[in-house]
Amino acid sequence: MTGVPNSKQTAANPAPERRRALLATAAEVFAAQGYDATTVRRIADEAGLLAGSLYYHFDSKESMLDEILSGFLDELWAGYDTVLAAGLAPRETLEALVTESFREIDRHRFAVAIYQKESHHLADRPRFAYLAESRRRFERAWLGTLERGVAQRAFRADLDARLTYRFLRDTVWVAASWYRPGGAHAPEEIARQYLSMVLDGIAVRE
Amino acid sequence: MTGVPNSKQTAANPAPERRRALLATAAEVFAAQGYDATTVRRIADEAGLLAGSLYYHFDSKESMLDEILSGFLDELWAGYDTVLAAGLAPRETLEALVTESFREIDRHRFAVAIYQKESHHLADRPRFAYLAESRRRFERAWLGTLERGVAQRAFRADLDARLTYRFLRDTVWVAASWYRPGGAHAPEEIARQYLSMVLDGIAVRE
Amino acid sequence: MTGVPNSKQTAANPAPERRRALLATAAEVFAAQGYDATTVRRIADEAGLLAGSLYYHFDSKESMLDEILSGFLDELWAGYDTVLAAGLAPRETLEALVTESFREIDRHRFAVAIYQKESHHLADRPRFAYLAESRRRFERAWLGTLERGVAQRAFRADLDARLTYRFLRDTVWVAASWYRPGGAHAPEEIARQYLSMVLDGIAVRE
Amino acid sequence: MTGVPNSKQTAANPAPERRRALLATAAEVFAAQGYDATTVRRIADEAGLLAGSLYYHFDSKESMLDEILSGFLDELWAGYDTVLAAGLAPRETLEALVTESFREIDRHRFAVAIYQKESHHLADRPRFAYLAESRRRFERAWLGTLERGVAQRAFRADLDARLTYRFLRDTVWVAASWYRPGGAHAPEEIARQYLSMVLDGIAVRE
DNA sequence: TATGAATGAGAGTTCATTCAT
DNA sequence: GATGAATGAACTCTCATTCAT
Repeated sequence: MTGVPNSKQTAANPAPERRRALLATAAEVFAAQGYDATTVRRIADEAGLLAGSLYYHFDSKESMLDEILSGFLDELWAGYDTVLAAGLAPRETLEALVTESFREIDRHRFAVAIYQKESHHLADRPRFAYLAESRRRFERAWLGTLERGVAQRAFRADLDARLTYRFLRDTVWVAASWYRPGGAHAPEEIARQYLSMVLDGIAVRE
Repeated sequence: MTGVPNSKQTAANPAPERRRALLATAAEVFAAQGYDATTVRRIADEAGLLAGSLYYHFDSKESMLDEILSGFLDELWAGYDTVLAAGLAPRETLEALVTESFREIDRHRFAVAIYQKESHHLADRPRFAYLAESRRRFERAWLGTLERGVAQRAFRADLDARLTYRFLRDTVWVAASWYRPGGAHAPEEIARQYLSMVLDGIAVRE
Repeated sequence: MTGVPNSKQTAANPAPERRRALLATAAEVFAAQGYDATTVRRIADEAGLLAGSLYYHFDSKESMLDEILSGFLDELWAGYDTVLAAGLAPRETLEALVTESFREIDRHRFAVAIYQKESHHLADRPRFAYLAESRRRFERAWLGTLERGVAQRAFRADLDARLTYRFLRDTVWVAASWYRPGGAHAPEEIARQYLSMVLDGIAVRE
Repeated sequence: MTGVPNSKQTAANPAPERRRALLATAAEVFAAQGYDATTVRRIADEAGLLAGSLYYHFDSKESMLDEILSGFLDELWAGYDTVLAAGLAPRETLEALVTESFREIDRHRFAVAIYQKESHHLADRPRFAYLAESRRRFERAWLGTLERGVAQRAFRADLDARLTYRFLRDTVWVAASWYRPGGAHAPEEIARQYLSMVLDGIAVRE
């Protein structure tokens, strides 16, 4: 897990449904306009209450962001950890990670979009230190898999591993910016096509 | 009187040096913190003058952003148009577009990063309508090349063309977020590796 | 529970009291210092809150001005229209218009003073187009009355009608700059003396 | 000394023509937009130089205003003093003051308009104390003339003298807001009609 | 739980003014 | 005499946040 002590509820949990709905609204607006450009009033409007009333549910605008991002990362790592613990071969591990990633994009589309845009400049702040930690774990998992694959002659050895890693990472996650759930392609189908392209290339083999 | 031309500045124009330097500073800060999260005072600090003084050179914070983005796109399209006018085969066109793209990333690293983060929600505003227009031209150029390639059996026919387009587009441009000029790889080398991966895949051929 | 109606406020509406009080304060300061020379902080100080808090009640400084001026003109025209619809003879119409005018000055002293000082250069802006329109209706009403009076031999024919109109108009309204409500003269008394002077002249008749 | 006329007086008057022209420009803009709403840049634009360059000619924006107003008042009082020293009867004095006033409006149209709009709130500042002093002298001259006229049975005794004074004063000076030099009426003609109206009334005598 | 009204810090921007060239 | 660039104070306005009701 991310190691984040996300015990936000000072008391019990007043009304988890409402919280979740409000967070979903906030995430959508954050994703569409950017965190800084989003006003708390805008979120409240969208949710049908007044700006001040949000503070009954959340400590601050930042804590909403925090909850959105850490909630997403917690689920992501639950999925990844299962994959990584399965002891698959490199190519199968990669396939499983990619598929799992597209599933997370399907379920946390807005959180992923926010993560893409904001995580870089948030990582400095102590509160969001877990973003940097997550990024490191992420790199270890993917880059490690790639390197094992090269060693086992599953992946090409003539490519710079870090470059490859970045290309993989970015293409997968950037998909959140255009992915529409319920659209033409299910996440598993997108994963399949993506893997086919990435593993075998788009050129016709001679 | 000697024949020396009366050059107040070293260059011809009044003083575009300063403008350019200020825009470069602004672009760097915008890229690092996001446009909305960047204060005009921060830019001024970084540039070594007072916030108000920026307004001697620029109409507004937004006009700085505008100039950064449109300057980048102008150069980008100059490069692209040359490529597209050359009448190359699909695969060569794709290679040239990719190489040109990495060259632009090399020269307009911050502008590209800003474009990635902000263009989506800026495109609504009339002032930035050219972003949407550019995006359409971009899609026509890349997607068209891909489709021609499929027709001429240079590219695989079993992949969804739009999906492929998005993967290509995003991987190329996201590189701006980690690219460091003067680093280990020159833009042409990155382009070469990228093309090798994308065209032939990362898996070892059996 | 008794049958007492649930009146949160003494009045019916949510709280237009505050708005009205704030506008009255703003009008007084605008009248004393001029619109441009008045800072929003000054108004807030005078009203006993912070500058930013005014924006909970009003969109902008300009919208306060707008509301002050249009509120005044609405009432003015309600009064004028009643007079004009009464079908009086020219002299009686003139007397009624003058009396009504001094009554409006009595009730909207600051708004009138602002109107005098600012309307001329405001009329250009689209938002204040109604000022120019009001000025035209005003001229039609007064000048028309004068001309009817000349035709019916109630008013002298040897005076330039437009010149006379301007003198009448200006003297009446400039009164707002020195008028103090609750002073020595009630509006009707001022109107009476004014009419006596304007109709019969200040010279002793031989 | 030689007869060379244009010695560069650093201390004395550097170039009185330019000063006068710049002041005329400033006065026109002040009159049109109001003193506070007028930027120094706007004046400079209108005069064809840069804002900073005005400070070679004038100490400050305020000193331009000062010079405009005091220049006007100096000439006004030169005229008034001549009239008052002539020892005319009350009615003739009033006629001469009115005629002189319209002449000043003809020559100092913009200064008069500025005076009308700004003198009230300027009078507080020490630098503009002469405005209040001028206002007092003005009242003494006009009100005194009226009172002498009442005593000598030239003017009606049944009118409140202060009220009459205010009406006279305001109508005369407000004319500056619509007066256009070179228009249909010369200042003397306006004065004649104004006096006819004010002395004999606009009603037809029975 | 939610509202209405306010706070207070800080944002982008304007502008009179200065001064080396 | 004029310019170009900068200053610094002040301005209008925004917004996250608070709190009595």
